[in-house]
Amino acid sequence: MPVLSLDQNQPFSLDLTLSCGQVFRWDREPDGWWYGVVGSRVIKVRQDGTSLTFKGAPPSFIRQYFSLDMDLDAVTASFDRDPFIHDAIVRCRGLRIVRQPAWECLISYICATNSNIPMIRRRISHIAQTYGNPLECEGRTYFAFPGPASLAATCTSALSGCKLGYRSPYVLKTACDIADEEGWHDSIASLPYEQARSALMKLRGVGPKAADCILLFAFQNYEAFPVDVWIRRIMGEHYIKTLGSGSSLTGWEYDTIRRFAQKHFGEFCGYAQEYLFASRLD
DNA sequence: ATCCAGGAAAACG
DNA sequence: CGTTTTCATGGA
Repeated sequence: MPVLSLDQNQPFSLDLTLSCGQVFRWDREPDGWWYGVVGSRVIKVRQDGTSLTFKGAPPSFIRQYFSLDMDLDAVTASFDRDPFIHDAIVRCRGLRIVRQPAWECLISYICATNSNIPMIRRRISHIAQTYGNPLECEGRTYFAFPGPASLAATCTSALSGCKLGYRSPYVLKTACDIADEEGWHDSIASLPYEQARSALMKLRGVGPKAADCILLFAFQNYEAFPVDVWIRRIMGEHYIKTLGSGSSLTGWEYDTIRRFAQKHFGEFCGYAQEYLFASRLD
């Protein structure tokens, strides 16, 4: 099996990267191997120190997907501006934001609203099993995430088996809109952050939070700073104490938090957000 | 039973 | 216009 040697001074933690909640289609076996579906590939990978053993994709794909080409120390140094984020950087060393397929990322975060990570994983898995092409790997069957046209061709009653709840019509409407417009990905990618954000929010089921997640995880827009209940709590406790610690999140609060973060953490504030989110349970 | 979870649409005033 | 209510689902 191919092995990729990691640069000693380029930190990478496969476990942190895949378990921090940014992706929903990876599973870790007790023996340390991770299995995941990315596009039409089943990828198997494990890390032993500075070596990454993998199969299912060429090395260039692995490097690209895990953002191994990025100078992570330079990135974290750029937002290492206070003791609290410093602690998160130290404890989550090696955490990288992966480059997700945009369409799947879009649907994933439409399915994420008012929910939790295990539920999101279940929903995405249901959609793939119902509509996606089967993929074989080591005697087990995985499923690719279906394209926009596949979902657009269904109806809400068929989607109901995927347990999306009130999100079913959102997924369906967005699938139809995207299926009609082939250049969707490139048009979003060509826009600056604020305009791309506005464009994404025109889609059904995509609000400020989902738009920021999609821009951060699928479009490498690192100035996006998604604010969920966890991030709101952390920011209220450690950065903007006037927020208090209520649980609701108004539009004004969302913008206040992300503006603060953009100013305080700088151009890679989205990366800072992921470090804060990854250390939310402590 | 009640509350909560990587929120957003619809209804309301 | 900004603010509140509702939404489906499962786990704690």
